[in-house]
Amino acid sequence: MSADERRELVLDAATRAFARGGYHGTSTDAVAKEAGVSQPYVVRIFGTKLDLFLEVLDRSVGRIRDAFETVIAERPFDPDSEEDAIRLGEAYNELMADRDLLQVMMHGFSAGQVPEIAAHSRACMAGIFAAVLETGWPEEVARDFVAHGMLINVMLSMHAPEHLGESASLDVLARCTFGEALEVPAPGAS
Amino acid sequence: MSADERRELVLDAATRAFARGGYHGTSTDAVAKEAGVSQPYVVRIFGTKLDLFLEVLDRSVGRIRDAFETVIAERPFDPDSEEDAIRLGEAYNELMADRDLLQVMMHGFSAGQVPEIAAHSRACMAGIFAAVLETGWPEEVARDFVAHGMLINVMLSMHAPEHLGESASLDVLARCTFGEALEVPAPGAS
DNA sequence: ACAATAAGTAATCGAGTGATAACCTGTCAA
DNA sequence: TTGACAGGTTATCACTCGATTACTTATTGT
Repeated sequence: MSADERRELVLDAATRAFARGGYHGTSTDAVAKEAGVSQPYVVRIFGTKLDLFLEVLDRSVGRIRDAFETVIAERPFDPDSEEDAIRLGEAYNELMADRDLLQVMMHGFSAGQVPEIAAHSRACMAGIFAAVLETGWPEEVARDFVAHGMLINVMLSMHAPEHLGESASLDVLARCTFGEALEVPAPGAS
Repeated sequence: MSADERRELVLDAATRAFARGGYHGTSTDAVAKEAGVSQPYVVRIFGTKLDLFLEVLDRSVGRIRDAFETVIAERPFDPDSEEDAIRLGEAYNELMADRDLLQVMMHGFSAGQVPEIAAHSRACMAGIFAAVLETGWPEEVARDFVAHGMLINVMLSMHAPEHLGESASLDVLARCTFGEALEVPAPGAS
């Protein structure tokens, strides 16, 4: 297999691994096992674990932003159209199907202890917010959209959809966070 | 010093340490150094690192919830009153002054990989949302309040307030996330 | 005086971690 | 053939981590 192919394959595996454990909670060996290669090879491809994580983070957030930009650029986005707003929200729901992207983003955003991760996180957040502003929405509406995304991320991280029925108030929050998307909670994955 | 006093002292130190690094990114030795005691003593007080983290998490989220409940119970909360809404928002702003509580909460919410942390996180989130529902607000309004809190958490984690001026769109997001509280960004702490 | 108990530390262990070095193996050009 | 290079692996190192054990010190009841 060519080095570039293998590289992409390892990046996909690393995305899955980091989505589960975050930066500190995931070893390079875990990534290697997920990719089916040896641990030193992972390190040699990317230099350091930090470099690998940053690449996974940028790639994941890039895809999320692309999903938004695609929806917004598809046809003229009407900031007053309820229908267009729903379309953008559904873009996020589709990303939930591959929740790894969202979880990697969230783990990046919470690993601000590492200065370089914090810097990339700021750039990623700036990019996403800029994309959302392209809707023409007022700042406060765009902010609420992003905030809702953050809530979805933490609710996924704590596995709320898989634990419905254990707490009345959390059920209420889950239902009005995920809406109809809750009915198909993507049972697989961790 | 009595064991109970020392225990509280270590819990405070652990809150600061975990707020910086999260569960996986913080060693028991880092907690011990922060508290000025030996590492084995930290372990012996709490049994395991996980037990310590769960106690720190529960305590931190408990204090956040208490802050909300105090505001809500202070006087009859009018769900239609803009003024009362501002009072509750300011309760969150005051918590930001001791941002450790918020950061611990966030790290707990993102460490869903560890089943016990995920379970405590769900209980914590359920408790906070239940407290916010006591305002009498519609579910959607309460949800947006919590979502806004999650956005504040990630913006703090990525040190957005300390890096104003580096990205136009992030500046906009920071200003409309923190509002006037941004002027005094609590320059100390990590 | 003297056990007994509480509060803590020093020493250490075994497992896991990121990274390095050395080695192996197939393919292809000369 | 041979040699060079790309694509990997095995072995290993230095270090960190959470946890255990054994020791020390000081107070207190008798």
